[in-house]
Amino acid sequence: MGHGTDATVAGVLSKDAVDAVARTMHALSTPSRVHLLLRLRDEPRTVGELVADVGMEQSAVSHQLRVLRHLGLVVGERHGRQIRYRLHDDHVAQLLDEAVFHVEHLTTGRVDG
Amino acid sequence: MGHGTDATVAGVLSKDAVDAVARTMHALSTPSRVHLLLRLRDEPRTVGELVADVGMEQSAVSHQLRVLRHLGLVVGERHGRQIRYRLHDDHVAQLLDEAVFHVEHLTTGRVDG
DNA sequence: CAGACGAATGAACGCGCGTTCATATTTTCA
DNA sequence: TGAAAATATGAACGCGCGTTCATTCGTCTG
Repeated sequence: MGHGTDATVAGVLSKDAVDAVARTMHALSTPSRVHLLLRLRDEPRTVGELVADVGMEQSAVSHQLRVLRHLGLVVGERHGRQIRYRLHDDHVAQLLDEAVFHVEHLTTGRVDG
Repeated sequence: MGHGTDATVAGVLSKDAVDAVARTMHALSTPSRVHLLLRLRDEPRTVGELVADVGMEQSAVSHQLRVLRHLGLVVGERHGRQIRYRLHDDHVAQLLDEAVFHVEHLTTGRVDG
């Protein structure tokens, strides 16, 4: 069937699909990006507001926002000299919610005895 | 309320909680670990079987399994000279399912024009 | 006990990536 | 038009981390 496209084979994803999962989850793998995303889930914010909220430099915030933009997780809209960012859609909000939920309920840190 | 413990303040998680999310999502941020986890979601497998399944060296598999173990995502049980690994619990399976689901439904790769 | 097998561990290497510093781009206002 | 504000971009640095190579540990068998 499909040629080149990803597919599910016996419950195991294709290499492309696995890569896609890793690439997207990578966005949630650093505190700075998680922090930014959670702020944006609350409500759309300008870069300046984000800089004020999280303790990062303006440049760092812009760089990370670009990463999130390229992953299709956030979008920015220009208003005058400011740019207001928001989550791309509800899927991203759900993904965030579920990540937080699972982490809070995970039997975490259980290292072998 | 809580002192020192993480809490949800006006929809924004504490720094500890943000770090926890990032740390756990980090497990899903590389193809090798996603691949291993998806195999284990299918059914428990020994290290040797995992090595045969994914295209990694035995050492690399062990190293990544240790990472996943320390994060509480998988557990290993010794049977003779082999060790059979499985997902820690249903939460991990759900987390995996949702990650795959969202990535498949995400408006991906949409870079700015 | 010696040897083989399965898995874990440690050291070291290479690179990806998040940050910082400096500068450019865009927009507004006087 | 020139300056200032808001954001983006680029280069470079430092380090975390995934891999590999070599070795060790635990287990079974003869």
